[in-house]
Amino acid sequence: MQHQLVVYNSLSRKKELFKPFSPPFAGMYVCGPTVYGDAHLGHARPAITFDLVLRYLQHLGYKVRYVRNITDVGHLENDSDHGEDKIGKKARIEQLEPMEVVQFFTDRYHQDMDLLNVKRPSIEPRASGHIIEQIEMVKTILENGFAYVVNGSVYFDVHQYHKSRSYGRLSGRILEDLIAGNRVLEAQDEKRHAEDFALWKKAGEGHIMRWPSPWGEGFPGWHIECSAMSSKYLGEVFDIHGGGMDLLFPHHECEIAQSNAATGKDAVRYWMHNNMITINGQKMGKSLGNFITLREFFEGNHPSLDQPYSPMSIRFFILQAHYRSTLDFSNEALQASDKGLKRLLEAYETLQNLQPAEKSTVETQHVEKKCYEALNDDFNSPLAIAALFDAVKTINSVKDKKESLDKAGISHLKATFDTFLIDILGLKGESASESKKFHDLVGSLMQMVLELRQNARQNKDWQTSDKIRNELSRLKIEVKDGKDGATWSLQ
RNA sequence: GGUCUCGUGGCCGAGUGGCUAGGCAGAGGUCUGCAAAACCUCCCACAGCGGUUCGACUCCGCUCGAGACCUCCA
Repeated sequence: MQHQLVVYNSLSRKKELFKPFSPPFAGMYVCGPTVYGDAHLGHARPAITFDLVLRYLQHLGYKVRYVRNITDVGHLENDSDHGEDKIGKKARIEQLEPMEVVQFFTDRYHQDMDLLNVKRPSIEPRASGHIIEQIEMVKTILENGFAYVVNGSVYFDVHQYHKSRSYGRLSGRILEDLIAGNRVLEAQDEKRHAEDFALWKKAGEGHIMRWPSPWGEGFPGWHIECSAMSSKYLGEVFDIHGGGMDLLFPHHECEIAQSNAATGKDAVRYWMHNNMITINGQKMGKSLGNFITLREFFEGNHPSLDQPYSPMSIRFFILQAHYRSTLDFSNEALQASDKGLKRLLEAYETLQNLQPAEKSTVETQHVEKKCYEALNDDFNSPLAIAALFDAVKTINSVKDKKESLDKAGISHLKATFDTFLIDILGLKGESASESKKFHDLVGSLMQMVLELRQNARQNKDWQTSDKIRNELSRLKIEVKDGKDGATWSLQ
């Protein structure tokens, strides 16, 4: 298929033509959640962003292997070398096995992502299931002379690495500046330099999650899991590595260093980073305590929320902004998305029942063209959505008999909506998940009710017709009288 | 303090050296028993100050303001 997909590469800070390492295959690795709590709105951003990337690459004909990890060990809080393990802490507080915590929140994460219509990755590896691979990689880095062992821990030697390679290319950080900006080494610190980071940590007395290693009992550092698992499943060199912008430094910078130290090559060809979601102009995050979980959004169960928001509204809200822009949350903005999406989906329904005319009075080819142009330009979903809204106007005009479309025009528009709205943007209607049988039954019943109401209206029995409409309205069913009879929809 | 990003109409958000983003909200109109929806029209924005240019919201500089990263965070 003819296309010129351009991707913004965080490493070069430029848009680059997307050329996979070995087409038609494409490998993508995205940093998944650390499962010690429910996913919040911020977690939905990378999930949906890279879901769009996955869906579009698949649409273009690539065979994508999509790896998204579950971090369940090694992610420490407060300070990368001295804090308590996040999972371990949760387990201690709740008096659970760490893996119970992991399973519980992994399941809930999957539920949330399913509701958002985010496709499951091809492989979802857990860090704790790849201890051997991580140890092997640490050994290789040690053998290559880019790490050192102290007291049963292994640290990456950033200075040694920087002599032959370049550290800081992704984040644009200069090692010398880093040194100047860093806090002073604590007296008992084992590291040679503050910039060094842990590849393997010796487990202290109270540490629950621990594995044997050549350096004694311990656990892997946070950064090594992604390097080890991505190379295991995608090879030493793969196409796309994604994640949130906040992971750019140090996490991804360290990944680059680790892979280079182990194999001598850059593992990743295109680094992609989604921007943050803000609330009152500030980043939504765990540390600031200003996050709202996805479940709270779905249920409207949070003091900052005026109402519940459906998963599709959240998805649409996120797709209405470009993934590299910050996106500011507010009830007003979310309500706007909610209504906009409704309008889009209603037009999609209308399109299914449009009657073809002999000749078209409007041209619809440009919608598809604009959608392709938008997505080819670094996945510009808001522009693609704008193009679909252009088509909404056309569809409604045809419905109102102000314009007309012939058979070919309608089927082309249908195909465009099916491709972009449903398949690529993944904005299926809420009702799509309900059983078809139930749906059909309600449809027949409604047809009957509306017929009775139509009779009443013909007899100018407004009392009866309004009663039917009001009763239905109470059942959250909205009736609209159009030129060709009434239609209904669930509110 | 260092590195970087951004500042678009009531709100959210695209984009571009000269031509309409789009959505939501608001105003008027068409339609309609009423209502809702839909459609049409309007609200013609680009932080400020300089500079480059025939022409800048778009390029450059400065000022002001906001944010991210530099410590766990998607």
